[in-house]
Amino acid sequence: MIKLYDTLRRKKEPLEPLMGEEVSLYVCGITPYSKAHLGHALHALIFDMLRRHLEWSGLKVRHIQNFTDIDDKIIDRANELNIPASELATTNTTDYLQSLRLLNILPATEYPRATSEMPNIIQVIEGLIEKNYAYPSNGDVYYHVRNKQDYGKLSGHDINDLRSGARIPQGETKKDPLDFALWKKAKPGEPYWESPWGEGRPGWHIECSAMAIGALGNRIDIHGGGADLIFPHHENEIAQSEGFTGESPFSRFWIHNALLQLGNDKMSKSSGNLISIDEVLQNTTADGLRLFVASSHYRSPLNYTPEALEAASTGAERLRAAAILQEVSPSGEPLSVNDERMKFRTALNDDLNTPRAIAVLFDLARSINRAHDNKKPFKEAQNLLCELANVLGFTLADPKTIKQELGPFQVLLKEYDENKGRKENLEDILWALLEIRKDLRQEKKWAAADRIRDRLSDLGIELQDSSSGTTWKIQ
RNA sequence: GGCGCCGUGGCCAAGUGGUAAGGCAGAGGUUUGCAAAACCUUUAUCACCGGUUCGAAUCCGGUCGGCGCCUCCA
Repeated sequence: MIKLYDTLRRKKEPLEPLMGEEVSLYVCGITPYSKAHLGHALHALIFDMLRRHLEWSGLKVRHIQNFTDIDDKIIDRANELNIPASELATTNTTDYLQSLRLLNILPATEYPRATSEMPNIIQVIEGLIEKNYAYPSNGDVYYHVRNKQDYGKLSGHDINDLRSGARIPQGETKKDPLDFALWKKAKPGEPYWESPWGEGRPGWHIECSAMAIGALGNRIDIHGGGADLIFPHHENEIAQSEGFTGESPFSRFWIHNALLQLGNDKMSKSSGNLISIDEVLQNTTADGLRLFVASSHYRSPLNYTPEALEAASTGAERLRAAAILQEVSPSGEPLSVNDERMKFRTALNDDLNTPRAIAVLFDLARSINRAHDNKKPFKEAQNLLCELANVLGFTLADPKTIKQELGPFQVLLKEYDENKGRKENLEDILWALLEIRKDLRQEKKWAAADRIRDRLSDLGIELQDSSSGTTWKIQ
């Protein structure tokens, strides 16, 4: 039985999907006003692992991830860059989706965008006005927080404790400082959509209610996002959605991942404390980054340091090595793997405890290596390692096929191809070199053999000799 | 001021009542022409104080220290 921690109920509860074998999962995506950073990757990786585990458990997951592609930040940034807001949003959305691919993250079932959902958004706002949860005011529409008596239940705020110090920006006419905008009247020069209240655009929060209800219905199983969204975003989303549908709870589970820390500060747009996904992938692989993320529980803040990432990269390589080991004339009792699958499942069932699940992976790797040393059959264990690693989304792929643009050798390869127009792959030449080196070693001409290894090492290619031959990898 | 989280070996990180998973790093050893990899061995009483209990890292109270949210943010 899968248990997940629900932010609203403040405890782990069993997941019992509303629709039998089908789970609806709505994950708050990004506001694409800047390039995707490592915090986005962390978030996406965590929900990818959750989704993969749900699917491995036999559930069919309907996974919706939205893009809030119109909002103040986008407009401001687009103005700075002197490009249309839509162009900025599209560029960053594309960039983000590309990053997800590089990280081996499964695509969502749908990626709705706020700008494509205006009729739904307007319909929800109209419904809220009808039910007296919202009121129009000078071309804006506000949600009247004090009309929703359980407002604050998600974030644990009492409405009277909330700092009503929140100033009312000029031009806004709210009944109460805590009220938030559902619809914002367009200022001159801003992008706008037609609405019953005039030209304007949706406020932040309403798009998620509209998209979640539109794609998944009035009630959903799991709603996810970063912990920074608990208040006000998800609090407001609950107020809107439950106010509109009259049904509760809007989501059975509210899952929030802790935020990535950089040094002693959280990684955030406001502090400019950012590392881009591209930057990180210069120094590790998709698996390395994934292991880094999975090595800590998703509700614990993860502190980014280059050393920690390096450690995870080394660990990922260890898993890969065990996964691709070849049996060499094995005999005797095969390595038995009775408990591992269950241990792994138990760990993930317990609120997605990836650190414990990963420990199972490393235990398997050690057993496989040991069996290899003892010349015992280990194929079955290896298949299990691959299966379980895949549940967490590890590719176990060879870095040399991944780092095509990075290794000096691959650069050489590219230049060679371009300059000579030859089709031969330099990799073939490497294998020829290795063949010669093999002969040298057989003739015990160690100096020459080592020279080849050293020279290749200078080029960023590490050779590893073993009883079954020589392998190489790009460092 | 309000809401909430955290403090486990050199670093990272599980474990929420029965005497501490796993990873990285280090040390010693085995194997290997050497190197690398791998394997074996090895490093903790869980911030501090007090309490509850037969028994606590794990529950309660307090102290110190760090952090998040309350304002845009995954």
